[in-house]
Amino acid sequence: MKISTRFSDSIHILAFINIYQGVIPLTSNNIASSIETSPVVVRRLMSALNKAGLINTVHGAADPVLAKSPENISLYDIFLAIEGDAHLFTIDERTNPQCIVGGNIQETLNGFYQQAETAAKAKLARTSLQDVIDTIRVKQAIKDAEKERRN
Amino acid sequence: MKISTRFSDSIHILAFINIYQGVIPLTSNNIASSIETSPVVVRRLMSALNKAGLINTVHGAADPVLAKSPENISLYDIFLAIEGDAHLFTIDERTNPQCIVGGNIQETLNGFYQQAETAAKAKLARTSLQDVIDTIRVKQAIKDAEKERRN
DNA sequence: TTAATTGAAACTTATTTAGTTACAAATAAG
DNA sequence: CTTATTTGTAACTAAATAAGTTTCAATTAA
Repeated sequence: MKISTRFSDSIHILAFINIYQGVIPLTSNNIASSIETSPVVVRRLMSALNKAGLINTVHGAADPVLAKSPENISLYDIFLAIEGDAHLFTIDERTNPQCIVGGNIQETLNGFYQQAETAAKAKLARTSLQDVIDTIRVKQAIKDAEKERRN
Repeated sequence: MKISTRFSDSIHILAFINIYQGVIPLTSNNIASSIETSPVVVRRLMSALNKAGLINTVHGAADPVLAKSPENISLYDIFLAIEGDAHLFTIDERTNPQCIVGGNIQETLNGFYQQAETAAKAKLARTSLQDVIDTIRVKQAIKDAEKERRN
């Protein structure tokens, strides 16, 4: 199983809430316009983010808010909220237990995969939503300066 | 996108070739029995492993051989052979370029995802097929000892 | 009271992955 | 040389997963 765009869309939602709060109404419709998906998809993801305690939403009302400061929300927190205990690598569960290889490969690969996965997740854990927002703003500032230069 | 069982099945094939060479004929049929899949799936994967220079196969003849010693085949070599430049995380390619978030999130996430992915791949690069084979043999030895003890 | 919005279920569609069928091309054995 | 075995590959089918849609009850806000 590959990690779906749900993860990247969720980070998008959280960054959007932070950057556009007070600027435009934070309805699922407005957020969906930025992701170019449907409002239902956005609400589905926000429901998971809400349950995980990353945002606070109110049934019937727009304008969700981040439940913590962006410095204290890591990409791994978001990953957990959306993908739960999903794995980056998949192990074939149906191998012949009679065979030396088939009978031991699952446990064996599980160990090595776990290590690789943990390395990746540790990186995610060390990256905050604030890092993402900062990078977005810097990239936008560069674009704005470019545009200005051309005038 | 999640990484499919193709990767784990490929490691399985290589370990099987090493452990069973000279013991039983290494036909796609025999290998498939250990993985509990079809011979065609095995041949498909072996074709990719052959093209990547990890094994040497002969059209019409059984008994493929490892092209390098297991110490010199890393899990990342196998990953590259089978998955190529596949990514562990997927970025939503269709976001609104007019929006500060939508217009910069792809590049931004690409950077952070790249870091996490590299951490995982580095772990795979530091794990060899020999490590896998050794672990399989140790696990089997433990099982054998358990069985002996019960007699 | 009405309009706008969320939350959630059920469904459809699209994409990806796994497995199958079929067969030409090569090898191996008698 | 002939036959059986095997690989390599293409084309197809089936299954699993992901993305998107439709619908509507429940809630809030004006």
